[in-house]
Amino acid sequence: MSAISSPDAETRLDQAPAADHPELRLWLRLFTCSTLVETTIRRRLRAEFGETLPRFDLLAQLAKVPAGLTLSELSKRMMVSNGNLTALVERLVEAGWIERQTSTTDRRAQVARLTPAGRGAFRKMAAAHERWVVEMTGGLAPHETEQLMGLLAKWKASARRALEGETAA
Amino acid sequence: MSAISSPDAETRLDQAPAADHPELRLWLRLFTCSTLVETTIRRRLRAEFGETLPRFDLLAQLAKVPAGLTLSELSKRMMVSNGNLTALVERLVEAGWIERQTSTTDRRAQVARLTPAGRGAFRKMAAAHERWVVEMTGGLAPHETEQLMGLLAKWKASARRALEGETAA
DNA sequence: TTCCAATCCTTTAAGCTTCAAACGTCTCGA
DNA sequence: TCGAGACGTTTGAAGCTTAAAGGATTGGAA
Repeated sequence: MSAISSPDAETRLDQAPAADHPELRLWLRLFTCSTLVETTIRRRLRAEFGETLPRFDLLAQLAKVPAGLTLSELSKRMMVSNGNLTALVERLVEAGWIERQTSTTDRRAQVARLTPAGRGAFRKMAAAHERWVVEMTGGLAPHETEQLMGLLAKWKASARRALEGETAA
Repeated sequence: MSAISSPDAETRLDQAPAADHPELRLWLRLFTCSTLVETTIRRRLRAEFGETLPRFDLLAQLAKVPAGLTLSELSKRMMVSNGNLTALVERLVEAGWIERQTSTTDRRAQVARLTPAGRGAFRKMAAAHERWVVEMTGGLAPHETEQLMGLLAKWKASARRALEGETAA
C-alpha cells in the first residue's frame, strides 16, 4: 500500500503538486482512502482479536454460505490467487475456526465450512468491524453515500471494460 | 491482491446484497474498485517491466525529490513500516536504480537517491502507468471525476477524524 | 560533561501474496 | 474405454508486510 506518484517528467523543484492528469489524482485519492481504512481495520483486528484481515475476510465469506465453499470459489470471492488459499485455510483449520473436507461430488475439490466456534468468533469480529466502518464513514451524509456508491459503480464498470480482451491485445 | 490473474471471462463477484448497513456496502465497493485497479497495475508492471508495485512506488517518491530522501521519510510517504524499507531499498540498490549513503549530517540516517539509470527506467514505467490509469477511468465524465474527488476527500477527512485520539481511547 | 530519552535503521519471526509448475481428478468425444 | 484437455488444488521460489527487539547516534537536560 502506498502513495503512487505521477510521471512528473520535468521534476520541478518548486511546486510539488504538478499538473497531473485528473485521472491520476483521482486514483491516488481513492487509493489513499482505501489504504487508510484498510490499515485501520487491519490494525484493530490484530489489536483486539489477534486476527489478520485475510483470515477475517475468509471467515466472512464462509459465514454467508453455511453449506461451505470450495477453495476455488473462495479465491474468486476474495479476489486472491488460488495458491494463496492453501496455507490460509490450513491455518484456520488449525485454529479450529473452519473445517475442510474433500467434496463428495468431486474429489478434486476441497470444501471449507465454518465450525460453530468459528461462527462465534466471527460474529464478534464482524460486529466490531461494522462499528469501525460506520465510524469512519460517519462524516458522509446519506445522499453523499448514495452518490458515492453510484460513482464507484461506474468506475468499476469502466475499469472492467478496459480489462476486457486484455489478453487479445 | 489479485483474482484477475487468469482472465476467466466471467467475474460474478457481486452476489447477494445482504441488507448490511449502507456504510458497509460503500466500503466494500470502494475496496473492490481499489483492488481492481491496483491488481491491474501490479500485473501489468510485472508483465511489461518485470517490476513490482512497491518498487515502482519507491522510485516514484524519489523521482519527486532529486536530492533524495531518508528511509524514514520514504516510509512515511509510502505509508509502509520502517522495517519494510531496508530490504526494498537493498534490492533497488542491487538493481542499480537507486543509490544509498549515510547522511552527511546524521550518521544514523540513510539517504536514498535515484541513479540516472533509475530515473530513465522510472520514466518509461510512469508513462505506461499513467496510460493505464487514464484508460481505466475513461468511463467517467469530467464532472463525475470532480464529484468523486470531492466525496473521497470528505471520506478521507472523516476517517482521519475517527482515528484521532485512537490511542487516548 | 555526563547521561538519558528520542530517533534512525536493521534484524527477526511470522504471515500474506503472486506466479509458475506439477499433480490428481474429471469430462467428453472418438 | 481410452485419451486429451480442462479443472481444483498444492508446492516452491521470490518478494512484500508488520510488529517487536536491538544497536547506533543524536540532542538536550542535569
